[in-house]
Amino acid sequence: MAEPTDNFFSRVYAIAQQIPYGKVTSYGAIAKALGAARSARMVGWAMNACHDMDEVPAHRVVNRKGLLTGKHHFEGTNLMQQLLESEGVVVVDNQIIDFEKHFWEPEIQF
DNA sequence: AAGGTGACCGGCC
DNA sequence: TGGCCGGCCACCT
Repeated sequence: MAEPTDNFFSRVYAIAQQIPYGKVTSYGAIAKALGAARSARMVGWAMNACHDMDEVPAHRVVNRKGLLTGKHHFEGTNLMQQLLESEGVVVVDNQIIDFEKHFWEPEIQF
């Protein structure tokens, strides 16, 4: 499952890899960039498999509220927060401060 | 082949 | 902001 499948996953990874340093985005934004704003859950599902992929900054992907929902899927309990803070993103109680400020909208690409 | 699952989103209170 | 509910769609068993 660690092979570059040409399904939805690769698309999500492609967007995730485009997230600039110190920036974050939401699942819905990625889904929207893929032309499927209603499939936000699929983005999360793809991230679930991102463990098999490399260069996929899933820690820069949070839900619309700026909450680190996927934190539990990372190693340890605060790895995701550590990575974000390391990039200059302030995270408190699994929540990003000034989420809108660090928010980055992926380019629309089909 | 059919059903269950999920790191979500949007609307409403 | 927070909680509840319905919808949505690809992946897995």
